[in-house]
Amino acid sequence: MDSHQVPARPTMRDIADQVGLSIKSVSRVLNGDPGVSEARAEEVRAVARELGFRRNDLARGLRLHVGTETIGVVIRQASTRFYDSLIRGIDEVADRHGALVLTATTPGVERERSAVLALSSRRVDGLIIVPSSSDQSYLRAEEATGMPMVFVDRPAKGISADTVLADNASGGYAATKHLIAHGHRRIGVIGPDHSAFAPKERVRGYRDALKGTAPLDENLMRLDAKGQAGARQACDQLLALPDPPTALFALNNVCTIGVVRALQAAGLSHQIALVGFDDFDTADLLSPPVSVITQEVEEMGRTAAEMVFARISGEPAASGPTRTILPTQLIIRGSGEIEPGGVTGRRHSA
Amino acid sequence: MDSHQVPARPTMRDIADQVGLSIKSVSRVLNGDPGVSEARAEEVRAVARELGFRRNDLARGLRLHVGTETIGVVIRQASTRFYDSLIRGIDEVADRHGALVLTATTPGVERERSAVLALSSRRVDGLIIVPSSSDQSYLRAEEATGMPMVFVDRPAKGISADTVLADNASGGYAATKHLIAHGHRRIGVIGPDHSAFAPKERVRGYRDALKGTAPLDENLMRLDAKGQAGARQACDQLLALPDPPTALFALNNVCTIGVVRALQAAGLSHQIALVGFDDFDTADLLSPPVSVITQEVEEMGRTAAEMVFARISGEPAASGPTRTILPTQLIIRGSGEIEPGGVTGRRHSA
DNA sequence: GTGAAAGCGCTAACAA
DNA sequence: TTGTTAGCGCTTTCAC
Repeated sequence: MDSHQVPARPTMRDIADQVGLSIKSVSRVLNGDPGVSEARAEEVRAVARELGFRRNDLARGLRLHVGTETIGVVIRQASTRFYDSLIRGIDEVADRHGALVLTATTPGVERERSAVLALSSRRVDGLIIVPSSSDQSYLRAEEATGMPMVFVDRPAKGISADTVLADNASGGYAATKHLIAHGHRRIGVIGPDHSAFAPKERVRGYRDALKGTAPLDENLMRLDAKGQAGARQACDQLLALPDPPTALFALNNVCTIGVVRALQAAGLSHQIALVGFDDFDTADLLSPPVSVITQEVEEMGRTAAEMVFARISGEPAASGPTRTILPTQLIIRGSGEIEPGGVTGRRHSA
Repeated sequence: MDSHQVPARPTMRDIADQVGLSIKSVSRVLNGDPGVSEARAEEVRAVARELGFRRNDLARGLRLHVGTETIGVVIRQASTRFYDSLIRGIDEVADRHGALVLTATTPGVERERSAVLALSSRRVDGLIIVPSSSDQSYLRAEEATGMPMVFVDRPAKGISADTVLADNASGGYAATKHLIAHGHRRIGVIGPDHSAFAPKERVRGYRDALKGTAPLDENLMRLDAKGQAGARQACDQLLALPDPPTALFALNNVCTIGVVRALQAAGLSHQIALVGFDDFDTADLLSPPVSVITQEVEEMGRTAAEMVFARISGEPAASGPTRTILPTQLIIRGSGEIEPGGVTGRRHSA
């Protein structure tokens, strides 16, 4: 933005001049401090109203050495419901602390850094970051000066800070074991292209679950799906394999929806089992209803916010960074209970 | 938040002291201004790095009389996808202008005011507001001082400002006419409880469409659904009527999903026609796929942002507030084409 | 090349 | 009850 002149906003000076009082008295009135006669006080308030005065909290904070009573949240734009719930959790806690939550969403990996630094330069009191870039060493200055920071969904690289994670590996393990328990041996995995932490962990769980039960077939792993459309395409390709999977594990809800779309188009919704990671609004309304691994996203938000405020209010900086891992849960709805051959529930010859 | 001491962050003063230089020279170096010997400049940079210095943009802005290069967005927490798309549109434009977008979400109607004023006190350069409260006269000061403000989805009350709206009435009209064209005469409406502008407009379209074609039956109108669960319940009640509707119009996507849930539970998904206002991710995956009225939400975001920046860069303040209305569109998918009696496509005796 | 002084809008501390 | 002084962190103007 071309640095422009900010539109003239009235200051206490303006009010003082107009009322014929010192700026300090105006300050007193406008802050509800005592020591100004009611007559003049009323006059000040009237003029303030008339002029459209709004106290400049930035200048105030500068003088008072108080924080901005604001915490910044940086997340990547994504079509995942994840962020709604996360923000809801953060807001709830911030509200209790009387702080404002300002969220910056970044279009892609590249802008994470600039958004975070902009927030830091604007002196937010704390930061909650869902990292999308692979390196956060640009935050070393903030680390050094003790800026309260919490990372969510994936740990920071290059600095150490508080972290809140879902138990992704366990979730991946549970999803896979569940499919195995229903008789599957060839389980496809479809995940997003950017090699993020969470999907990787989920895949780790998948691999662990397979060990000793079923062979790991790299051909069944498609970790390069670009968005919903990419997931759909990846699914199509898996289904076209000479020896296709009998079950699928989708690594996030965007992928899950893409997979559902592919299965429906192929008329295989009731033939191929599916478990998705992360719940979504209409999962129970689809046919079959989609079994998912849920993570406690709102709780992740609450936890992260609590940590930030603990640090802000002087949690011994000495106490090292913490890592909180929240559990995941399997929700059985139908799609994950299809057995090889398309049978649901109990087995009988297809 | 209890106004606490902000953690000590190094200032230019600190660097100057340590290097043995004046604060002004430090400022020069850190801003890339010329006139400092390279040797000392390098020293300054080294110390800055070591100390974890980050320029205080608030103080800088105070001195420079420049804006904060930030625009504030205030929206209400809601499970509607609406906001994702809106922010995406705003971000896109803001990015082009090199501005940061900071979003404050408010839990409910009550906090709109405080969030907006906090942003204003923090000197954002402009505001985009999706109003949830019914009165914005608290923004008169901002109006008076020419703070660039744009309202989205619903006009401001109590002040006049730029506005971006969807053509809700036309959408409601189109949805209803579509159902009428498919033979329906008893069309139920299910909408959210808070008497917001957009749902009301949609109902207006509904009423208009009915005129001269079908009688308006107040018993078929349920404009009091609290969330998804409320919509589901309202739907159940409509279906239990002695003379139930043969078609339904859901006023937003939260309601739509609630209605789908009710219809599925009642086993009537393929008997009762349904058109929803506002699209959602899995609308085409449900059975039957849900016909909807779409609004160009991302475009609304882009438009609002363009307006804000136009005002910021001095669009003649004299030029009165504008109002932009974006079209809606009917997407035919199946649920809206069911005819009375449960027939799809063409008619034949039930 | 470098620095001293003044001031952005605001407020504590201390007069008057 | 009211005003003056000083200064938050920064940058401009104008000296040296």
